[in-house]
Amino acid sequence: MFSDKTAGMGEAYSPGSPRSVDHRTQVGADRSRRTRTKLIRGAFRAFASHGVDARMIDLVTREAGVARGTFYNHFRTFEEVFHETAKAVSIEIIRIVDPLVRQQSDPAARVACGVSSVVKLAIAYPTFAQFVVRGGPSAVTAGSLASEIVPGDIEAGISSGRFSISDRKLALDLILGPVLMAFHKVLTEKVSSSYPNLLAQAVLQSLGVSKASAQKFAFRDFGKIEIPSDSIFAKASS
Amino acid sequence: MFSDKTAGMGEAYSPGSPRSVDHRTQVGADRSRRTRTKLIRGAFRAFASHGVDARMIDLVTREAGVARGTFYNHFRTFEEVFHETAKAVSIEIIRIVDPLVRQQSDPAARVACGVSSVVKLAIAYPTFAQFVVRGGPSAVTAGSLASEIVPGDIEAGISSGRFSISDRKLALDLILGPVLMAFHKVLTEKVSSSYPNLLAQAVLQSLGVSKASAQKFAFRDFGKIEIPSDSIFAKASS
Amino acid sequence: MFSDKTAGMGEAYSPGSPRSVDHRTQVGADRSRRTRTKLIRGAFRAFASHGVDARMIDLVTREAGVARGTFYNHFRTFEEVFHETAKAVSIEIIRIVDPLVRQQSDPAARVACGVSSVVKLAIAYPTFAQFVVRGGPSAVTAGSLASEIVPGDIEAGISSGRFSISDRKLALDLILGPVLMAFHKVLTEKVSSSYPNLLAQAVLQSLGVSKASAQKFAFRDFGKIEIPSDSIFAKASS
Amino acid sequence: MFSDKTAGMGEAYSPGSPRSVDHRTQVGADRSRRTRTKLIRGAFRAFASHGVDARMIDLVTREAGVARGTFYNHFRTFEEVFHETAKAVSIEIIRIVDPLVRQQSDPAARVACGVSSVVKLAIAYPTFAQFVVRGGPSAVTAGSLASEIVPGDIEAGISSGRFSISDRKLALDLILGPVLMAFHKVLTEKVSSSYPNLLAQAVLQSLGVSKASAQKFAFRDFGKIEIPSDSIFAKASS
DNA sequence: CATGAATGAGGGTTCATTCAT
DNA sequence: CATGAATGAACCCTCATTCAT
Repeated sequence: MFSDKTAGMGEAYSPGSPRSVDHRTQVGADRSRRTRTKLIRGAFRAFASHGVDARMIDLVTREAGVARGTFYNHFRTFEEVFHETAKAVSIEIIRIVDPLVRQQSDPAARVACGVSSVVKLAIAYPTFAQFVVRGGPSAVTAGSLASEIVPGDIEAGISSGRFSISDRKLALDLILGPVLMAFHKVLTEKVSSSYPNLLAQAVLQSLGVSKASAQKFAFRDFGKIEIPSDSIFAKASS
Repeated sequence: MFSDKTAGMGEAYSPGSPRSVDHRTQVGADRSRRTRTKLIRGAFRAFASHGVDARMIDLVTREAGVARGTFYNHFRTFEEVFHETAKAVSIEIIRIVDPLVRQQSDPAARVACGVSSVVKLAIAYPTFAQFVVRGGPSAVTAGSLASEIVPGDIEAGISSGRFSISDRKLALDLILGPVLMAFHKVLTEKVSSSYPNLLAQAVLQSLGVSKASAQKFAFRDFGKIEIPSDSIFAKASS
Repeated sequence: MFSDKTAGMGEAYSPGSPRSVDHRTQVGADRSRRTRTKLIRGAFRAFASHGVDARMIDLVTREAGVARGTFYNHFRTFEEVFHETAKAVSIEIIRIVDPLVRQQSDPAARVACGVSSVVKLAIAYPTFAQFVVRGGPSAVTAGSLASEIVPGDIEAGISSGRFSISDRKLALDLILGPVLMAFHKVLTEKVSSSYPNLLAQAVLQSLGVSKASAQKFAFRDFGKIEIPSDSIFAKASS
Repeated sequence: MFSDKTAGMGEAYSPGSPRSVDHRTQVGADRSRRTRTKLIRGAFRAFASHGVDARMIDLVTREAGVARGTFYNHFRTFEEVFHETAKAVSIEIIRIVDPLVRQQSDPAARVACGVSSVVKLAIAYPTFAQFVVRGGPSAVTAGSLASEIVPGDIEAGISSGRFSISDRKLALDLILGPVLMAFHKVLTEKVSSSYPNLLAQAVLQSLGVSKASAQKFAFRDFGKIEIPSDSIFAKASS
């Protein structure tokens, strides 16, 4: 119990049920995993709609549709489920956006694709935007997205001379900062359809890409975002 | 009661006490105003150290050094004191940074000066940075700084052709987003002395200023920031 | 707060209100002390009727007739109020029994008087007996009664040769053990009027007093027990 | 189900399985009885270490090493398992102490042997002492020890003129009270090797045996206590 | 029967709010 | 107005109990 049983929200991996455990145990474990998933989905919706508050376990279980005590069969504290949820969100973003990003080879194109796609995602799924805005910088910086994927593209862009900036961490802030504010914006007012691309262009420029190149990269056709039906972003499914 | 009696934290202006009230009334009003100021300072410190939480009145009054019931003589709700405090912080920033900004006439220089100064302020006063980071986008967008001063410079920069961006609101996000992330960064790690200027440069570039010009503007000597001793940012004084 | 403000249950002592504190503070402190007394009385009744359980704060406040939150203005934990209550009970016993005991000079007479009086008290106030039985040895050994008064008489009895036993601690057990069982008995069945004296006689014999002497000491007329009307043992008075 | 299947902890007797049931049923019944024994042993350890609390079933099953739900296959309530356990403890004491007591014919010697042996047992097995102290008078008075065996010796002592006391119930309290306090004492401090005998002597004196006789009886050599390896008092064996 | 995940009643605890002084 | 003790709603958390397997 309390071990890390979750990988993303889609339950995509099959745990290869060991033949040695009896059927009862297997069934119990399956049920437990499904309940855990419910809880994380509930936490996602609770955070998105109420922000991070010290008193949320009640809300989480209500959103998840499970009994209050059940929470403690899976998590010890509020921070624990918050962290798990932020990780799950990060994994989910990658699951959705990565197929598009990996079609681009130029670091500038990859960053532009990532930035514009994620903003489009926020427009399509306000709950996602709310989660990030309410969670604050912590929600953005948790997970491998901000710690591995984006830094990788920054590194490639600087090495290849595509970006003229030299401070890697500053570069990360120049990407995440505008995206966070964009999320805030899409929640409070309607934005034009070119907004995600204009934002991506500006981000590239801040990294030292020339206006003309930035525009070219930012307005490429990156393809359509596909959201799996089992996604955490999809409306509640008990 | 509950009228807007606060303007900044310095108690610099005297509100023109009516001659008709007697001395006792005058003394009472003075005491009330001082208590109110204590409360806002307490709120500032409470927010900075504990984040925005739904349950903070106890903490605010403790930080302010007044009794719990006193809170309700000045504010009705938590949101009220939060809003007042955010406004006071905004006014305070202007009081400190504006003397430097108004020495610059070029919109790019003004933006660069504002951005770099405010980041320097966050470095010097982590409590200030914490307040903004914990308060989130709301803390940044409250007050006349984000609603009047910066938009004014953006407008001037676009009109004069200094900025090539055309979306005014996007421009605001491109300034505030990186600043917010910068605040987060200065709280978690040490930054180089040129960090505020590099950030300002990147911001100008995102607005469409060329690399060379952006660098020139961002690395001007804007003069030294002076923090009044009665500032809300200064260490607690009951 | 949480300082030791209680001395017995009768509020007998006057704290000599300092002239330096203002009236408001004085009134507040008075009210606080009265509430604290209510809580200890409530705790006494709660222990007596339900035994020591891990979940009693609710019961204590209900018995005390105060709000649940009020408990935490006076005590931090259940153990704290239990200990205070046991101390208060010990003080109360001394307040009631000591006037009779101090009329006896012979150690054997003093022990006999104490034992028989305390059993009579338990017969008259079953709530008191219940408190002790439910609290177990801890309830008996807390307070100065078991740690100072009785040991003093044991010492005197051994020194003077009245008792032939030499192990002081064993002697204490030989007194407290039968008394504890007697409390248990008076709660479950009717006892004869000579029961307290017969018990006292047997206790003296166990300490090494001869049958004849023991009987003489145990059946002396020790006078009538007087219970103050403000006693914690008296029925609930809000 | 819920019938009284337990007699002592040693599983010494076989309940005469009906010949008509097939082997599978027999195996099932065996397993059930073993589980029940595990539960009572678990209850014993749980009570000893945590005292009698209203919320202990979790602890009992954990100590027993069985699943939580299993409890309800054997007992309905907490009181039920507590009573069963107290009875089992009583039976166990008799099983251990009786072989020594029955070697004595004089009632005074029998009482002295029982008292000193049981205190020696408490010294050797603190878990046993804890169980009794935590269980309080109820733990002492449950079982046939306090209701049959000891009263039988009291009766014999009074009839034969060995004891001068005439109140049978008082006599029982004079035996059990000191024993209970002695259990409390051996848990909190080290006692001398003659302590059990001194206690027994004092008890005899309280019953009206003269000092000289009491000493003679209490310091007889009663032989060595033998604890069966399958005893509930022995260290946990799953 | 044994198992253990889920349940939810019930008691613990905090803290915004009131109010007598 | 300032004070701070009292209040009680609302949430946290545990743990006896159920039940599908």
